[in-house]
Amino acid sequence: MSRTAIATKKVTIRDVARLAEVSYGTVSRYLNGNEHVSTDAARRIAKAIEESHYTPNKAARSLAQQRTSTVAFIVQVESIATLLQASTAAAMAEANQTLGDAGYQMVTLIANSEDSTQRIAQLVQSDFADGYLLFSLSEDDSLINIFRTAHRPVVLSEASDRSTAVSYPAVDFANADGQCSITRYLLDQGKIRLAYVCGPGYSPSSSKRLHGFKQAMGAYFDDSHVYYADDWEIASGEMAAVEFQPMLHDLDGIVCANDNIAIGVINQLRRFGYRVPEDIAVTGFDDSPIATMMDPKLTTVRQDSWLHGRVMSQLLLRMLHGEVVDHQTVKLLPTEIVTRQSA
Amino acid sequence: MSRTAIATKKVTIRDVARLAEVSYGTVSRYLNGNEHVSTDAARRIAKAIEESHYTPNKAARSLAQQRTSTVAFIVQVESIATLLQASTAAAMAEANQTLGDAGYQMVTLIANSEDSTQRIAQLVQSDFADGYLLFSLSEDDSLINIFRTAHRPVVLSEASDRSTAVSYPAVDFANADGQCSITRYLLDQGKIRLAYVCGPGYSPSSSKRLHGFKQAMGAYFDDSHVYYADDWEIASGEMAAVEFQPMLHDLDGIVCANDNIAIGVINQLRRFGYRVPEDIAVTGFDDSPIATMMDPKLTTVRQDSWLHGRVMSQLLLRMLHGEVVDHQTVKLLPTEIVTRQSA
DNA sequence: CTGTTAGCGCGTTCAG
DNA sequence: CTGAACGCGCTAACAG
Repeated sequence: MSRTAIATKKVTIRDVARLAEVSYGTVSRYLNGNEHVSTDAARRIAKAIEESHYTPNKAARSLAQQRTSTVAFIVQVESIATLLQASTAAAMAEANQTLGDAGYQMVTLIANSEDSTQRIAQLVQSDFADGYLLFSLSEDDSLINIFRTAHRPVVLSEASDRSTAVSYPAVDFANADGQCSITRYLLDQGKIRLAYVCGPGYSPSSSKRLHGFKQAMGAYFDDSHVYYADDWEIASGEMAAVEFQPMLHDLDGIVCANDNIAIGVINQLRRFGYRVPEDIAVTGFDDSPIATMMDPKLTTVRQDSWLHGRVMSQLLLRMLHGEVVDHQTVKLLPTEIVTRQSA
Repeated sequence: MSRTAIATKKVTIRDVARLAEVSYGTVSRYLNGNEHVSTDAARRIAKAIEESHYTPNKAARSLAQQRTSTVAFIVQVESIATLLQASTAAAMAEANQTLGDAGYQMVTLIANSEDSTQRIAQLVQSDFADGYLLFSLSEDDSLINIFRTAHRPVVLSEASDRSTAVSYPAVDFANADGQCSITRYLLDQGKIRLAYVCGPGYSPSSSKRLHGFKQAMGAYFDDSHVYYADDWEIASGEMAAVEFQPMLHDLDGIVCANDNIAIGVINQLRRFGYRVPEDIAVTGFDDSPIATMMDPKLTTVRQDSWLHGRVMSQLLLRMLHGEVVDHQTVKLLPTEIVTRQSA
């Protein structure tokens, strides 16, 4: 006559029904918030659930209901370094929060190889999640195509400039605007002899930021003053500064594609004996944590990664609620110049 | 008479069977590597699968088979800042790789609130995954308890010093050893007047590292030379240095619980006019990316987070393969002193 | 308002 | 070696 039955085996909806002395159809209705359940039955069911420690089985439910109450956050990384970026983690955390508040469980998948892409494709095709956030920092298209057959909403983290066959709504930062603004900030100070360090070719943001720089420079733009880096790392910034060495003495500033690169540039500039910002001003992009850890602190373009994750989730939620959203939709998030010491 | 049927609706195992002209039981056997399928049937089935773009449905399969071929990587964070740590991301990436190679899809869940813990508990109780990696940097027990009823293997990222009711195999770093070694490194240089900045109380690593310091100091240990920080951040290091100010002039070194704190200490020390390491040596712990970005570069204790993720996964895989592992098992990963400039 | 029943897609006997 | 039938746990449509 033990009061609290020890959960020896899986307790199913049928056990609850038996305990509450109703049919299990009724229990199902109760569980799904159906109106047609007498308050009396409801009370007994609630009690039975409590006593039996019942938890509905996800797999069975999603099989019958064709929805899973989870959304997948798929991060596609060119190199694992991307995964380590604070911006990725921030967007991930905020998306998790936003979706969680709406009753969805977020699961994160990492696509960093042919194999993992394959596995993920399989999951997607069996409707593993109700919706997808594709957080990608690469131009690789292989992942985006796996959603064609799954008729589930998808939101991208980046506006692709190329017109691919398939496309989904996207939330991105105003990369070009940001780089354009900070360049103008330099120009307005009379620093007009500028060089640019561009990010890796595989990244759309790279070209957008370069575009912003070009726009601000107008006719003064000179491609020989652009260094094209292979990645987003500090070492690339150092290499850029080395490359620029011959022309350094008549340069007012160097605009960089991101903070890491800017740090590398500054490090190398100092080794060459230049002072920052007195001799040469340097700007970054991202406002990553290290921007304030450096000396001088970085003047940079701030983008709110938390906001990125939140807006992507909100858009996806609206789509999950049935709202139809044009696949060409692109939401551009504002950027902001943060003036510190390096420029 | 179209060759390649357009995947209009969900294609099930039945469709494949029809195409291959066998019963769907046979297809199921083929799919699960059962011997008893004639090579002729196998060939026809393979062809049918190819043509129909068939993908087995995860939910249905896991419902019938009671396994999901996925493992969950649950990261429990006291504050979101933890999630931003490079070490977490590294372990995550490597676990994803290791599990992926073994045919398991890793999904990451973030537990950062009462709600999210609740949702995750529900998933776990419906056998959402075949196994669990609990990556936790907090002492909160609420999560660890949700695995009691789920009879699935679990591996922890940290050895708890407290003897809780439930426990699982764990993989952790030799925190005490590491801190002990680097302290001895200072002592051996004749720097014997040392202070210590301890990490936050909620973290087990905190106390273990402090323990290592105590061990190295032996009788010379003096609790008044210990500052107890509230978190792992730079600001805490700065506060510690302020706290230590009165005794700074007769201190040879400050051993810190992690790199961030060490950086804060160094920053503040400089403001006070002390040179590092000439006047006071400072050591960190983690060998995080910023350790080499600072000037002076940090002398610190290196721990291989990739290895952490890999070993945790390997242990879990063995358990998934049926090997029984004592719940008290603790695998300690080696740490290593990295000598740079700050000490 | 409630019990009954037919699937959801697939694994697994169990005969044949 | 293969086909048929049942069950996994739950939802939803349909009678009552």
